[in-house]
Formats: sequence, structure tokens, C-alpha cells
Amino acid sequence: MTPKPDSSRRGDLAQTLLDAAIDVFAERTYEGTQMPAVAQRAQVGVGTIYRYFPSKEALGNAAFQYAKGGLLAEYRAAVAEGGPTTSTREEFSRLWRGFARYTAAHHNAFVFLEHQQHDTFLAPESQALAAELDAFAADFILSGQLSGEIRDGDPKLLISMALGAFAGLLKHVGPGGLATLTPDQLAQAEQAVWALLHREASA
Amino acid sequence: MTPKPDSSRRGDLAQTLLDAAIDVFAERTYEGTQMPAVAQRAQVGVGTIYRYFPSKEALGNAAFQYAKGGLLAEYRAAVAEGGPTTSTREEFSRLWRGFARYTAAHHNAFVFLEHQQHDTFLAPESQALAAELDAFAADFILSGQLSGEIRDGDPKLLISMALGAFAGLLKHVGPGGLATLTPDQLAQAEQAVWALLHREASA
Amino acid sequence: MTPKPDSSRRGDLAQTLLDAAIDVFAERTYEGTQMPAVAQRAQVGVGTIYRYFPSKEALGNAAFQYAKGGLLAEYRAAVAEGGPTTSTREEFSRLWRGFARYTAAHHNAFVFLEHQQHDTFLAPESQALAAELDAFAADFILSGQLSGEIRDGDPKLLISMALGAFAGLLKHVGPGGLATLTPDQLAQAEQAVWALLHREASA
Amino acid sequence: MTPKPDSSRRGDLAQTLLDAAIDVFAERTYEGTQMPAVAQRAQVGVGTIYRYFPSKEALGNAAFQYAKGGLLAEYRAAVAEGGPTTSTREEFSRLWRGFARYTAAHHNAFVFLEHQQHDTFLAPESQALAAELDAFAADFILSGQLSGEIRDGDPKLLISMALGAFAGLLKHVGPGGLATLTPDQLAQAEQAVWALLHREASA
DNA sequence: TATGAATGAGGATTCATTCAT
DNA sequence: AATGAATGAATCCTCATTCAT
Repeated sequence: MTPKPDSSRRGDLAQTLLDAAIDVFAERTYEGTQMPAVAQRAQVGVGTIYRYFPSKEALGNAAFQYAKGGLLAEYRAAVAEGGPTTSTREEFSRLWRGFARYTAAHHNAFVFLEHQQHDTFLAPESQALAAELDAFAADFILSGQLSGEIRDGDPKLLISMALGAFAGLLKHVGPGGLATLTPDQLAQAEQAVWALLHREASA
Repeated sequence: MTPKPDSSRRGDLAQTLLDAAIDVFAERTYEGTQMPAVAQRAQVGVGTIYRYFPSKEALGNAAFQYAKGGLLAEYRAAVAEGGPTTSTREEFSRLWRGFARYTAAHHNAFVFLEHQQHDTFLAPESQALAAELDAFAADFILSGQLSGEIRDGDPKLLISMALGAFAGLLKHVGPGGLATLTPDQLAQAEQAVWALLHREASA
Repeated sequence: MTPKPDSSRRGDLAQTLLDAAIDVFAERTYEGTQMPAVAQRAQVGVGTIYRYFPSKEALGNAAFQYAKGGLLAEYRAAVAEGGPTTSTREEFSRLWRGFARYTAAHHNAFVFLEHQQHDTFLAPESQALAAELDAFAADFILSGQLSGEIRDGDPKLLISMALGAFAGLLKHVGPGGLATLTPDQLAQAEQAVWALLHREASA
Repeated sequence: MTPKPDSSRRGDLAQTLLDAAIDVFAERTYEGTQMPAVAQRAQVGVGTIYRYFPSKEALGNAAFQYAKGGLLAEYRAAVAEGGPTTSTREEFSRLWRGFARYTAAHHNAFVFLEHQQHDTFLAPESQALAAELDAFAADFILSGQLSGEIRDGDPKLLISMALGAFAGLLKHVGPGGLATLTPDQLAQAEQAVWALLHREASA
């Protein structure tokens, strides 16, 4: 009833916990993170975490799914907004903005997701979500190849490389996120990744 | 008691241990790996590891330095071989072959190195080695920019993106390594990464 | 906020709590029982228990004393009722009925009491009450031995065995209590325990 | 090769652990016992327990099965020894001696077994073993009833009562075991339990 | 007055490291 | 020199207890 004197927490402790977990996992790795560290980041007692997630593994998977799901949503929103796309380059631009927007708000989430490849703790559900995102991205590549705007090759390979380049960009800017770049630098980076995908004139 | 039937080992058990450690660290993360797992991979008893490395942390650092150092050496060898370079594109090609050769022999080493960014266990020495490699790479970019062949922008940013793209490529091919690609596919991938770096005609 | 729909409770919530505690302790052991389990059985919130008992230990002792006290009271009532006893056999019969009546109403209480022997949580007060009951029982044996109706031997030993046999009977019938036996079966059981105590003709 | 300087442990740490667990469980209940207490009793580090038993629950079940199995074995040995039995009374005597012998060596094991009735941790395997022992005992009663030497009634009920009486006897003598009784007292106790079972002349 | 979400001390379990063989 | 059983500090997780509502 009265606004909490201590903090903005409340109502969605689960959400707070997820955010805290993603932050700490991104910084120290899932396996390298101890539950008390998550609790501390969330300003909560350790026991509290267990009221919302039955185990560290469950927390890890929930965090993964939340992050991956958020990225997928942002992705879709970015593509949808602004009506039908006229060119693959334009669509790429929208995706780029989607990424940029997502990582602006969730820098650590993206870093956390990048970690997970050799994962020991991801449940089938989590992996299914990852696959969904991959499929979405592969579709984009494929239609770009059909229209002749994207270079030949296995769509998944191209996606993997483009995503890797984007991840490299984020790794470079560090925790500050893309905001540390000038609009000009950002445009250059976008152009560079597009060049990676773009079918070249001759050879 | 009886001499090991599978000889081959001997003298450089340390090397065997390093290789085993890199493999397992790459698969399961440094923090997610238990010493017995390393011992098992190396086909030795746990105790034996401690005759060569004083601690898990020491083993981790030795593995890191071995991997990073090997990459740097391969890098330098690739650039040196075949006499003076005529163009940045040609030098890039040599670097690419160096990378390809290195990852062919040490796929897991590269994966392991990619993990380490938020590292908790890396000693200053290890970090210095990493910086050396970065500097080497930045030099390449810089001279390419001076000759007008590489696009403008912070060299470190470009390196980070190119390296990310290469990492994405490796992630895509998986444990089989680059050998799973046809020469043609490999050439395409090389060309794509070059496009990321290459200064474009107009803009 | 709204008055409890299931009234009945009220005033002696403490009593409800005691009953719930005894039930759950009997089923799962004192140490094996969590406070929320007691609360749930009593249909109250956990916090409520603490308004009536300062701690789990206090609750355990209160439950113990309530159970032991109730048994002792039933015991005494059974002996008193029906005027002066004519024979030890007759007195035994009254005690048996006392037991039977008590366990009919408080099956779990008896089971709970049987558990407590190696107790870590029993306060001196609780132990004193237990001793009082033992003394009462020993008196019965002793006077029976004096009148020649009960076999020789340490009264406490005989009590312990007779009580053990009764406990075995209850364990056999399970949670349904003695009500699951026919009157005939019950009489037989009584006779068997009496035989355990009864001094035999020759030897 | 050289006899251990420190203790007689070795070769069967698992056995030592089982004995220690039974002791402590008997004194403090399974749920009331902490792993360090078991470790201390066994003169071992906590971690060592987990090299032999995967969890506290597994240890509890192993202890239960070891105790119950030992009792069953002693039971069978006692019946077999001395050739065919001539009377139920004689067979009872052998069983009694079996019990006495078992509890002499394993007083705590018997106490521990007596605890387990409302068990939360017993695996189906453990319960099966318990049932086997019950069946064995019921057989004895049944054949005694057929020969007219044992009183009528549900064999399981009678067993339960006799066993309860025996348990009461042990509870009375305490940790010292039956050795604290004179042969005469022991004979009296045996006779008392027999009286519980024995079919009486008239009524 | 009753509640149950939040807490952190305490208990179960793991794992880097030692050391007797 | 190599080993792996033993160890206990560090981790995950539970649960008695508190306290804001």
C-alpha cells in the first residue's frame, strides 16, 4: 500500500532474481557463480532464491530462457515494425537495431547467452528455445540468398559468423554497451557486418 | 609397477596433461571441470597432475599460456612464411591459414581461449600474453588501414569483430574442426571475414 | 479478515496445535518433522504456532507432556473406577481398558511416546512426568508380586516387557487403532499380556 | 603389508561406516543424526562416507538392510543348529538364543531396527527384507498353533507382541545389553515371553 | 490476531588437495 | 615416480524463526 521504503523490489522478486542471476552469470560464468553471490546481487537472502527456483540449475535455465526469449521477441518486434521490408539490407538494418536495443537494455544477458555453448546444465526446453532463435535467423539469411543479396553458403554458418562478429563488437565495448560508441562508429560496425553477409559484385 | 604399456607418453607427461586440461576445460568450462576429469582424460591418477602443476589454478594458467602462445607462434610463422607480403589481403590470407592450421591441431584450445574473458583465475602473466596477441593483431589492422585496404575504425574493434566471426565459424563446425568444410566453403568463409575488414569502394 | 468458516477451533488453538503436532511427530519423528508440516496439519499458518509455543522444542515438550499426562490420567481413572479392586487380575483388566480407551482416542500419541527414549529435546520436566508414569506402573507390578499373582523379577523389567507387548499390538493394528480388532481378539491379546506377567503354577 | 599403526580399520571401511551409522542412528534417530556425527564415530572425515555411500539416505538403507539381514541370518542359524526340533517350546528357545546372541553383538542394531516403523527413508528393497523376516517369524507361530502349543490368533499380531516384549526387555537393560542380566533373570524373561505365546490349559 | 514471505544458520554433499603406499 | 583413498573447506540447499502486513 505504502511504497516500499527500502527499494523498488516487490511484486516480482522472481524477475529481480533472474536479472541478478544473469548479471552474475555473465560476469563469472554459471559454474563459477555461487548462490550467495546471486543473492547478494539481488539484495536478498540465499534462502529466498529457493522460494522461487528449486535449484541452481533451474535458476540457470530460467535465466537462459528469459534471456533467449527476450532476444527473440526483440528480434521479431524489430522485423515487424515499420511495415513490410523492401530489401534484405533494410531488414538487416532492422535486425541490427533490434539487437542494439536488446543489448542496450540487457548487455549482460547477451554475454551470458554467448557463454552457453558447451553447457552442461541446459535442459531440453532451453535448447529448444535456442534452436527456435537459430531457425528464425536462418530464415532471414535464406530469403536474402534467394533475392541474391546475401552471399552463398550454409545459412547457419553465415549466421554463426555474423553473430560472432556482433558478439565481438559487444566484447570490445565492454559493460558500457553500444552506447559507448558514436552513432558514426555504430553505423560503421553495422556496415562491416553487413559486408560479411552481402554478396559481392564479382569476386 | 609394470611400465606403461601405452608408451608414447614419457618425459612430457606435462604436455599430455596440458592437452587433456584444454580439452576438458573447453568442453566444460574451467570452473565446471573437476581435477579427476582432467586426470581421466590424460589417463593418469589425480595425484600425478600435482606432480607437474601445483594447483588447478596453475594448470589453468599453464593451459591458457600454452594455448595462447601456440596461437601467437602459429600466427607469426604464418606471416613470416613465403617471404615479404605484397598486400594486406595476402597477409590476411596467411593469417587465416595460420588460424586454420592452429585450430586444426588444437580445436579445443581455441574454444578454451574464447571462454576466457571474465576470468577469475588468470594470472597477470597470462593476461600479458593475451595482450601481446592483441597487439600483434592490431598492428596488422593498422598497417592495412594505412595502405587503404582496411576500413576505418578502431583497430581493436575490428579485430574483435573479425575474431568473433572466426569464433562463430568454429562454433558452427563444432568439434570436427575446419576439416569438416570443403576447401570451397572454407574459401568462402575467408572471403566473408575479409569483406568485414575490407574498405569498400564508395560507402 | 473474514471469520474462519470452519469454527470449532477458537480459544484452544493451542490444543489443536498439540494434536496436530502429535500426529505428525508420530508419523515422521520429532526431528523429521518440519514446522510447516505441523502448521498444515493444524490448518494454520506457520507463524501462528509461534504465538502459542516459543519454539519447536517447546512444542515437542508440550506435546510429550500432554500425551504422557493424558495417559497417566486415563490410567488413574481406569484404576479408580468401579471401586476397590479385588484382585491383581482385575486391576490389570482395568489398566488394559484404560490403555485401550486412551489409545482409541489418541493412537498417535502413544506411538509418539514410544519413540521417545533417546530423546535429545526432552526437558527435565518431561522426563519427570515419564518417571511418574513408570513409578505408577511399577507399583502395580510390585503389589501383584506381593500377592503372588505376578511372576518374580525386577518390576521395571516386567513393565517394560508388558508395555513393549502392548506397543507391538498397536504397531500391528496400525493407524486404525484397536478398533480394528474384534472384542474377542482384543480379549485374547489382553490375556496374552496377562500371561506374560502372571506367575505360573509350577515352573 | 605392515600392520596399520593407527587402528584396526582398513579393508572394510564400508563395514566400519555401517557399524558407526547404526550406533549413532540408534542413539539419535536417523533424522536426528548429522553426517559429521557418523564420520566422527567412524573416525573418518565426512567426505569419506560419500566414497562408500552416495547419500545419507543410501547409508540409512544400507544400515537397515545390514542389521535386518544379520538378524534374519542369526535367526535361521539358531533354528538350524542342534538338528530337528522336537517341540515348539524348544524351537522358541533356539530363537530366543538367536536373538540374544544377535543383540549381544549388535545391541544398537536392534534398537535401530525398532525405530523404523514410520520410516520416511526406507527403500522398497529395505521393506522387502523386513517383510521376509516377518514371514519367517509368522511361520514359526503358525506351526506352533497347528501343534497346539501356541495360542490362537493372528500370527502377525502375536509376533508383533512377542517382539515388542523382547524390545521392551532390551530397552530396559539399556546399552549394556542382555549381558547385564543374570542367567536366571534371562531365563525368567524368556519364560515370560513364552507365556505370552503359549496356549493356556483351560482359559 | 493470524499470516506466510523472507532470512541465514546449519546440514548434506562436492571436490581440490594431500600422502601413505 | 605414480597413484587414488582419505580429507575437510567450500558449496548447495533446508528449515526454524521472524516480522511486516
